[in-house]
Amino acid sequence: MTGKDFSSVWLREPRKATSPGRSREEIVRAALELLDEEGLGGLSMRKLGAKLSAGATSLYWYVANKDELLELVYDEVWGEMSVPDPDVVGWRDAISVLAHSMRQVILRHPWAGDLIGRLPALGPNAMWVANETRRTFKLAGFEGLDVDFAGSTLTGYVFGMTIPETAWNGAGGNGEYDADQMREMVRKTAAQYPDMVERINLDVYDNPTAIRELCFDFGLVSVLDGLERRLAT
Amino acid sequence: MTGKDFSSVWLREPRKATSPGRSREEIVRAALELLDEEGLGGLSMRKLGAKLSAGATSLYWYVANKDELLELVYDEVWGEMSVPDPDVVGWRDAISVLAHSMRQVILRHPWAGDLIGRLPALGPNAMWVANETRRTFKLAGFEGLDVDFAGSTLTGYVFGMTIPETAWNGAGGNGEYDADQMREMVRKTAAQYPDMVERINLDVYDNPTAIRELCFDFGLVSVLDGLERRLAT
DNA sequence: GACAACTCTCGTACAGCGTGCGAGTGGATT
DNA sequence: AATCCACTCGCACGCTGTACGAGAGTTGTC
Repeated sequence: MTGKDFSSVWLREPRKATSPGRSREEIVRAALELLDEEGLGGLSMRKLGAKLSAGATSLYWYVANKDELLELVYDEVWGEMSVPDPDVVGWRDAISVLAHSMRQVILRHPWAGDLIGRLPALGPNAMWVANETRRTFKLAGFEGLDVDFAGSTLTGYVFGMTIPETAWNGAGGNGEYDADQMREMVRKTAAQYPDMVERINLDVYDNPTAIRELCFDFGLVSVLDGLERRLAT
Repeated sequence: MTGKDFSSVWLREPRKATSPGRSREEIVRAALELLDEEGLGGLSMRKLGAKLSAGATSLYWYVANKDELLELVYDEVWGEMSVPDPDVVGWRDAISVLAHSMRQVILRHPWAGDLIGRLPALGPNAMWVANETRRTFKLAGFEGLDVDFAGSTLTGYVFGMTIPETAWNGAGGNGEYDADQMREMVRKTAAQYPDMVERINLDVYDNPTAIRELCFDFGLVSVLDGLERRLAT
């Protein structure tokens, strides 16, 4: 078992930010803007350089390569999640708020969903969230490995529920199809599946945003109930 | 509300496969092999052409563009999932087997995880799975929108749990880091988070594959329990 | 047999990508 | 004044998806 080389920004020391205009933070901030505007495919070192009035290759002084940059912006979005103090609001509310917050963050930065399957979340912000989640589930009464299992179950649910949501909003993440077009499309492909046809006739496609919210809540309550049941035994 | 243009292979008629050697099926099959060997980044039209002893641009006769090709291979993996008949094994076992099967399929084709957040699952195989899932949850006793909510909850959980698993296996999806390297890495980044340090000292990193399996089961049971509870009320 | 139409292949070309390299610039130190 | 260092960036390489149009091979029609 030889393993395989691995590298991550978090294992390296950052360049000291000496110059005023350009710095790792500036670059990450600009990259985040570009990603929000144009999606993952819209981020290129050249464009990013242009946005900072710099040559494309100048950025490589602060960042080893594009993957490192992605690790940095990825952790940045973890910093946007709100992690309530379970000592104040209780574990179930804390987790519920965290879950909704995670969902909102991903919907706001759809490109971040693509990174979840590519980068391990090792940055300080991700660590902070993980740490608080652990603390919360311990406070709930979980012990040993179950603490981590409960945490994985929750974040798994949230990610798995939310990432496909972004797929329906187009690759750029900004854009909604109207109900008729959608219904038409699904009708065409689902014609020979009886239960799917039934589904179309529900008004799922008329107000997708609201329905998705309902769906998310339904699942979240189920997951929390399921976890709570593990505590009882 | 103007909507936005959308296109999908499934809305178009395929080229009739007249020639013997080259066809849409052949191309999809070769693409699938290439993806399994080299990951999402390893699939290029030129390589794929070479694999089929064809010019890169010849493929465009059968497939409008690379995105369409990805839609096709994506649906192909949905076809690998086993959907037991709930009338035979009961709804809970059917769903449980399906969940494990989904996980295995994604672990086998890590690149498919990346597509989940990018393409809506509209192909015939995905439709078939969705249809059977619907049927199963209806048989369980869910009604109306809850049928779809339950289905989304399940697939959400499975995807969200499994996709990050592939992130730890390297971008190509083939490769394991050894326990020491991993522990070292996390120790370095997690040093100042007390609960995370505690986590490291559990033997999470010694047999990750087994632990992940345990974790998946833990969460799955929780989700199913939670869903079952919704039926009771 | 001749001509047309249609199916299919592919070479070339273009714009874009990440990034290695090495030359160049400006300020601080000796 | 000379040296060093932090930093910038133009150029070039090999890669990408794919538009375009020329050609080959088969088939259909007169």
